[in-house]
Amino acid sequence: MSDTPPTEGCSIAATLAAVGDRWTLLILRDLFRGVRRFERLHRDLGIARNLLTDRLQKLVDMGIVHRVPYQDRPVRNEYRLTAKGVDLSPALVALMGWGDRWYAADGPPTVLVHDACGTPLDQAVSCPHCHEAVNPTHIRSRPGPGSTVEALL
Amino acid sequence: MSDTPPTEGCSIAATLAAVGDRWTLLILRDLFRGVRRFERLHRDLGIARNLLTDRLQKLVDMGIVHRVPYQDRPVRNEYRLTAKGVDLSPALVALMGWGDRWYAADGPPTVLVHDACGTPLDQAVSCPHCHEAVNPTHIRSRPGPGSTVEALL
DNA sequence: AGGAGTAGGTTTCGAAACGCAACTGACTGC
DNA sequence: GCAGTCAGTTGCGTTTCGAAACCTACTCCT
Repeated sequence: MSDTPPTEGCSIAATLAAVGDRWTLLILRDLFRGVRRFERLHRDLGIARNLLTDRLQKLVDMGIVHRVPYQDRPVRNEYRLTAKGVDLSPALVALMGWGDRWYAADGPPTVLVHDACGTPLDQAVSCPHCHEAVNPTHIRSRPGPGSTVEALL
Repeated sequence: MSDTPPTEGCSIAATLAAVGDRWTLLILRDLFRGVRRFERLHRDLGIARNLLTDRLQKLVDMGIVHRVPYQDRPVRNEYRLTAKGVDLSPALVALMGWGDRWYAADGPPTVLVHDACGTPLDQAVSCPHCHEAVNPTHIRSRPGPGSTVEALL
């Protein structure tokens, strides 16, 4: 219904308001992996059917996913990521990376590779001016063009 | 108490089991911003006090945050990120980036910059072999060393 | 034609999680 | 001694979740 309002000038809050519940990001993960149908999602995630219905509907409403019929009689849809959904890829990559580093004692359960050459991929925050990777302690934040006076108090 | 078990061979699921509820990532965002004390977190987030107590305790138990006393009589602690907590930085950066791109009509409310030069930062997935940025459609995944036979079925 | 199987939901209801407000305890400062 | 701050804890009503049953609408098999 509603397009989840940007929560008080914080994009992290806005993102979490949209996809930050217990199931939504797992559903999106499955959509990235090619699991696109209701029954498969239900079985694969172990999510309750009513919640899956609800979450998929909300994802459609937010424009993160769209329904694509793959047969008529009866109409059956699959759920595919829109551009907005695909754009969550870096976030899922980052969450996966953290789980890999802190919970995968035997090495990562899945590795992301470049389709062109098969090389495992890196994710990094970098400075376009200094042409170098920037680690978290060298990141500062400052108000951007969308900040409001209230948010600075 | 428990260190949130790696959920059935998926690092995204493991990460979300640890920090994937409505408040935890917002608490961590505030810790990154330097909001470290109970009362400030409560006010800033609007989270119920009992939930804040509970989430902070769980973060401490998981080793993502540690309690540092800043005064005795009475003992008052602040909550600081551990290395494991700081390592969530890329995930928060990615979530923020998505919110910026899809919900910040007037431009991003906050911009992350390099402390050394003030330049706004980029985040990218890249291929160390091809020395180029890789977009989501060119990412493949394959079983890693920590995968189990069951997970492949 | 009758029955099993598949796919995608909807409904129901008890259990768990949440949100609010009041309360406690240990202090400080006036 | 009275107000104020900080960090929780307790109690209780509301919301959300989870599991299982149920409902359509078809296809396939015999």
